[in-house]
Amino acid sequence: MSREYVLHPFNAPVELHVDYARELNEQQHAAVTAPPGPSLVIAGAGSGKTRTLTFRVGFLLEQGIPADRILLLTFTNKAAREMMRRVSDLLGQDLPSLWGGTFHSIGNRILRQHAPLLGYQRDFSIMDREDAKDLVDACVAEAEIDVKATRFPKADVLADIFSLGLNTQRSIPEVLAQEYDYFENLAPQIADIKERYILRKKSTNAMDFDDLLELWLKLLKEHPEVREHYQRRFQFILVDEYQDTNALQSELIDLLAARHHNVMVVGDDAQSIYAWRGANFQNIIKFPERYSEARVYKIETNYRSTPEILNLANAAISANVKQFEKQLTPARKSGLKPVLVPCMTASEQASFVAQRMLELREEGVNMNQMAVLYRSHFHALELQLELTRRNIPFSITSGIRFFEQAHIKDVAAYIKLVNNPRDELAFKRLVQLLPGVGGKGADKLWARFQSAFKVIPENLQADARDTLLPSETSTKADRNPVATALQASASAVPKKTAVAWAQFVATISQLETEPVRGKTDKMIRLIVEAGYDEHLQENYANYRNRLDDIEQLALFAQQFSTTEEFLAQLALLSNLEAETDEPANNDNEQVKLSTIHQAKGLEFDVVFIIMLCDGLFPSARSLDTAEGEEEERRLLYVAITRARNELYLSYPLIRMMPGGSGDAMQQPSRFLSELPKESLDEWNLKTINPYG
DNA sequence: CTGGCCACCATTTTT
DNA sequence: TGGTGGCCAG
Repeated sequence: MSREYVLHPFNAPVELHVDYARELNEQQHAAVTAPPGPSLVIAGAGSGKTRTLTFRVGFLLEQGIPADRILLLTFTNKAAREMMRRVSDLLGQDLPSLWGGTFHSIGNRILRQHAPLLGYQRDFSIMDREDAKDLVDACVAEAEIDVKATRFPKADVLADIFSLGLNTQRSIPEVLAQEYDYFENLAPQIADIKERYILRKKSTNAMDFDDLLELWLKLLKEHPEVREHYQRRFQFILVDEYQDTNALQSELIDLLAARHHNVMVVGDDAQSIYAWRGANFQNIIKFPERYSEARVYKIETNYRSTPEILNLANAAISANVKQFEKQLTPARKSGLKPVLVPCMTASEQASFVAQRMLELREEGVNMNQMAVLYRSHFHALELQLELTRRNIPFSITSGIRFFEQAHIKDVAAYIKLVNNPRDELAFKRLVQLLPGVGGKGADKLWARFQSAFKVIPENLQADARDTLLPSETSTKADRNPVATALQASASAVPKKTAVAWAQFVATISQLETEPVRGKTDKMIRLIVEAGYDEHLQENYANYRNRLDDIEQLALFAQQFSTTEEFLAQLALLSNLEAETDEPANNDNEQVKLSTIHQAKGLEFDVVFIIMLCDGLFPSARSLDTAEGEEEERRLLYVAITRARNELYLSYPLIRMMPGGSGDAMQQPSRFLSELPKESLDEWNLKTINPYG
């Protein structure tokens, strides 16, 4: 069945004059110029996957498909940004009408439009994991479960159970039976908490990350007119990193594509590394079964790595049973063999890496082109010390996300509350900053505040009040609804809190009044001046750093025209640095330290993979299941295929155990023994440097 | 009830 | 390391 592209009469085709046959290799070309209909593109690491997708978008536009008819879904913010940038570069202009972004950000965008259909307001808050945990805690308290008597799961475990259930489309009992059998007997109580949690989210007008997908799907399923609108609109759907989609995401894609069937999914099953959060790479394996008319394209030429590195990568993944047959072939000339470096201790390993980096720098390798990759953040501890000691500049992708730091969340809570007065979590967070107010006091104040706020007529709340002319019906409550309701709650405030409370009300009042209201950066600076600054000084030794962070936040806020957009982005972005970084300039050379997960999609001239000890990589916890072990192997494959020219694999034989409980012998990673001897050179540090 | 103090904990990966 | 939970005084 061959369908032709349908030209839209009112949209002249974009004329790019791209010579596709010249710009792309044969396999890429076939995928880029694929006829309409479902297609699966298996793109190996370093094979020009992003290039293929970028040109595909260009090709569709040239065929006369309007940009707003194309939906481009990615998995991470980084990938989304990269993709949009490269599309703009290809076109020579920005394309604001092209919808591209992560699943979560597109879900957010659509839900903002239709929130009332789901019992939400358009200005709903987005909860991060900590918020979700707090709200689950509140639900457990509300359910009056005797947590001590029953050994009930903690809030974050509960949140994980709920999340896993949604993302894999399983019920609570199923998840418990399969992953948490020791809580199986508590299924009814856990399901009850989940119901409470759902209601609580709705009443506080807040969605968690999963809701952005789950409610999006629900919206499409339960509202035919909305479903048809988007099915009609998204004539071509492109999905990046398809191997990392979960059951929920694949259902979304299938539903959105149900009308036009023009869905192109791109991925590499060998790089599926998110099963732990519900990703199911059966989605990609079974795609041809779900879409019987699907065409399958394979892109197998690797432009990134030397044959030696590629050879090692192929060997590393070959022990996996479940995968698509494919043969990555090198396009580059032969280079150095990857090197295996056994070390005595983690310090020696760190010292080796630092030493080798300095040598490479002497050889003319830019430090921005060197990366150290590891399984878990804490594996880089000794290395950080060593690099600091030797004055080697480095940047590290840390475990703590910018937005999840307490001071950032505090400041954001002010803005959230003004923006969404039903945000219970923001309210409670703020009042608990006041002296004399703890958990119970916050509960009481929230109850009081809620009833006070309800007195203000609905039509004067939230966005409606903006449309009123200031001159008419201008009472204090119109312009300061939150501050007014706070004022009215003052009788529930403890005596010793009175002064701080007045200050708090005044701050909120200023935040929701012109000229500050809606100007996010001004709001942030006001919050600091109005007393948060003092709070920081009193409570944190690193006051300066935290203040700088907040100034960063204010700068970041300037790029958004509305506070809603700012808040949504803040919740959806993992960290600020990754968003603001310009392409690293060469005066500012620094090596990169990163977990393998966070290095996905990146490439470096030289890569060090450290801490290849059994139990660290693969991690002990992953080894319970065969699937877990296979995923760790794919993780190693991802790490290896980040390298262009040189690759070093190392492990310490002895490792300090946490808590000063002495040293422990380490076994080299089981994955190392799967690699053919001849694919690696082995260096004996004793003969090279005398650290020992 | 709040908040300070202490001891203990356990460290995977992300939207 | 830093965050968190328990305990106790005010």
